[in-house]
Amino acid sequence: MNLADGLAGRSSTRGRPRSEAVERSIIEGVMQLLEEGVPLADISIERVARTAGVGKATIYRRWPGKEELFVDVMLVMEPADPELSGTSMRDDLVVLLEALRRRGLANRSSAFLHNVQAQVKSSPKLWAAYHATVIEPRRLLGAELLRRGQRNGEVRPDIDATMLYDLFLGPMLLRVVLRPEGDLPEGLAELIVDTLLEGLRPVAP
Amino acid sequence: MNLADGLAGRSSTRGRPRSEAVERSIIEGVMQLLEEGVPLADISIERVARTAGVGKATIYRRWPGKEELFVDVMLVMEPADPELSGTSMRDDLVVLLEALRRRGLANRSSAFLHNVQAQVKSSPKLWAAYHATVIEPRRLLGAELLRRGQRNGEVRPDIDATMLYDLFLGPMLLRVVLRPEGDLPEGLAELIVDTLLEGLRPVAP
Amino acid sequence: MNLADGLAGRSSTRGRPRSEAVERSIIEGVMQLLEEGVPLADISIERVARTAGVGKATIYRRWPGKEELFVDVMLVMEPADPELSGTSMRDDLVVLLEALRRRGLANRSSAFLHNVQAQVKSSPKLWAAYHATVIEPRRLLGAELLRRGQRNGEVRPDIDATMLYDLFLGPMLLRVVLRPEGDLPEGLAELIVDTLLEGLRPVAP
Amino acid sequence: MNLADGLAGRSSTRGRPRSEAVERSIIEGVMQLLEEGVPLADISIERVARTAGVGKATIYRRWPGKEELFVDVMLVMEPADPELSGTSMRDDLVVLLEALRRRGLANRSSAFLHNVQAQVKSSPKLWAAYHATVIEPRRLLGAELLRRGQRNGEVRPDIDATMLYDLFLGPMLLRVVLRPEGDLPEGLAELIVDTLLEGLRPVAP
DNA sequence: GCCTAACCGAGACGGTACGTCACGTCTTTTA
DNA sequence: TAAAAGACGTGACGTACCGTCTCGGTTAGGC
Repeated sequence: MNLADGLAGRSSTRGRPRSEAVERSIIEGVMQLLEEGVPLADISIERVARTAGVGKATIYRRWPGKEELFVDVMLVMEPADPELSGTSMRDDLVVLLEALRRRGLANRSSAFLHNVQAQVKSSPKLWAAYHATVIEPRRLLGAELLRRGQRNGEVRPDIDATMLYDLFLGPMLLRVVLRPEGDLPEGLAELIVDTLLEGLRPVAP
Repeated sequence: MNLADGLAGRSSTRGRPRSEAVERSIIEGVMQLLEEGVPLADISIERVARTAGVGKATIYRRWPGKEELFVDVMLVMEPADPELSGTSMRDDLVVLLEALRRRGLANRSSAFLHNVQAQVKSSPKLWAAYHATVIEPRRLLGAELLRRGQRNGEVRPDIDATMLYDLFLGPMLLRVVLRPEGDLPEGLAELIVDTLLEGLRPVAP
Repeated sequence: MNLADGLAGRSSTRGRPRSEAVERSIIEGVMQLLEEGVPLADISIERVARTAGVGKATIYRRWPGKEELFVDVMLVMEPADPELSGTSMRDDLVVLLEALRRRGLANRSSAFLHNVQAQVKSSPKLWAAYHATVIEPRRLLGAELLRRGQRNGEVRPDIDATMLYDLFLGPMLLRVVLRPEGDLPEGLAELIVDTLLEGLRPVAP
Repeated sequence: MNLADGLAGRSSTRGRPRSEAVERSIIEGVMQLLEEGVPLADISIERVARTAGVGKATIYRRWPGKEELFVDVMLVMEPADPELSGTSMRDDLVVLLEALRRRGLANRSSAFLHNVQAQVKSSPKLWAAYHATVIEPRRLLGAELLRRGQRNGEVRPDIDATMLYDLFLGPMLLRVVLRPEGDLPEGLAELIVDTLLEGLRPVAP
């Protein structure tokens, strides 16, 4: 996943070029602090600069502020899309939803993603960016999956596919958000998918 | 709705008692600032004190920090539970979900609630408090509604009622969160309820 | 030595009379703090109240402020006038000056008096009070001693006796002030007195 | 007279150097407040910063606290050493002592010096600094003067010159301190010098 | 032997200043 | 020209006292 281009705003090609290594060490610095359990609110630009061994101006040259930097960090940390089999719609839906459950846990992100997302949502500008680059693509992925099911006659075709996917995504996300500690029951995704699929079968002619 | 008791921590009954009027004017001060469109992040304790005509220490005497104060403000602002008819389960479900849609708009809260909730969610302690006093009671309300429906034979009885309500609540909340500007289609709640109810009818024997 | 009457300002005789025990415990509280080595500047009214187990208002009822309280404390601590033999003017002068040297040391006052006096001098009002009640009486005592010497023909009579005493007091005080640690040579008073007396003998006719 | 070096503590030569202009404007700010008659105790770091148009941190970067800043201000205000003729020891002594009398009056310092000195004396650390840089040099100047007189046979040579000068300095300072309002008789210095010189003539062999 | 004014402790109250920290900008030297 | 270092004005942080003001609860006169 590409960065939202911290190098934006660079005009000419003259003079000493910006160091990509510096770029990386700044983002690594933020992630290191997060892994150390430092609360997001306690991570100041000043502290990032100290951690990364970098001047403050070097950070401001790349990002207009803390939030924009955090968005890039979040994009780097965002786990890859799950692999879909393409054979069973039901199984693919379960995989998609399970990916949400595992996200809060897994590698280094634990409480982090939850935290960053809270930050992001408090800034409309950033929320829009996050929505456009992270959320919406995945939502469309699920909608596409269901649209395929509608064509195959697996799901009733008289409801908008995006709305349909929201019926699956919503309850899953609700549980993820309500219980950020990660203690979600393992079979939850299957339960939701199976219950809804049963109710969404095409009406017999 | 009771406050999370800013007066907590007061030990004995000796000395001059804390003024309830001051209590109110502090919370009013925060709300006034929010109505003026001041971003939540720009509301400092210092500014609240100035706005409310109150000393900083008077605020710190009641709340350990900004977040805890905001939680109390949020509780005060939280709209009352909607009135349920008690006759039609389907209509009552629509009313419950509609209440979510209207919440982000309406009177003075516009971008506020969304904002405060983001703050709240970034602090596990506060999130727990908010969850316990605001979210969970309403979720149980909906679950109780569905349990009634299960007894009446309106909904299939083989699924946990809380899980069942999450199937309604989740998609609604998903839309509310994704589109905080409030431009939600009016019929959304009805669409969700009717679609799901159709799928959740008790299986014919 | 009487206090500067902390009870002043009391109008009527009705109601519960002020407790003298409280009076004492406040002053004792200040002295206790000073003996514990707390710097004068770190002694707040609030702290005195805590130490003495007394309400703040009880202190303000007696003294208008910190400085006035300190003056009374100083008056209580001020050592008694030294005993003069009355036989030898030279010996009495030595005793008077020696009293200055010992003042900074002795019992509990060590760095204290020096400290309080610095405070006192920064407030004209208090300085005047201290000057009138402590300094001037002793200066007059010395002047009287020398006037006796002038009558006896021990000192030249053509100089004002107060001026004359300042010639003795000045150098002694200078040393005391310059070296507040108390490491003054023991024979200093004698050296000053003898040297000056030799120069101040009446001119032979 | 050099400052006690507000720039101390600066380690390397890297980074933006501290501005000397800022240095000056801070000290000017303090002096301006003093000239406006603001009592020393009412001069807070915050107020100095406002007056000088400077951030608080900029002051704390240079001085650890209020007292240290005041010492530097005092050193800047301290009048230059008086010019000595070098011909008449008696006249030079008078000039030295007269300088003390004029100090409390004169230009802008009025009640100021007296005030600052009181502050200084309440802090052993600062008192030591003031003693070393201001008082002692002048005391040695007077002692040197008298040592010259001892070599010329103008003063008895059997007393330590510093002790000797204290006999002149002490009474003068005593009067200055006792009457800080500045209403000292004009001929005082001459009176002291002439009286003492008469008594300190070398003994005829 | 009550009555009641004044005292007493405790601590809330609106303020001001403290000393620290981070903000985002700027000015240096070094590369 | 970039980069690190760090100074700069600004302003919030949370704490401590200031001097005043309630509280509930004594504690002595004076009636």
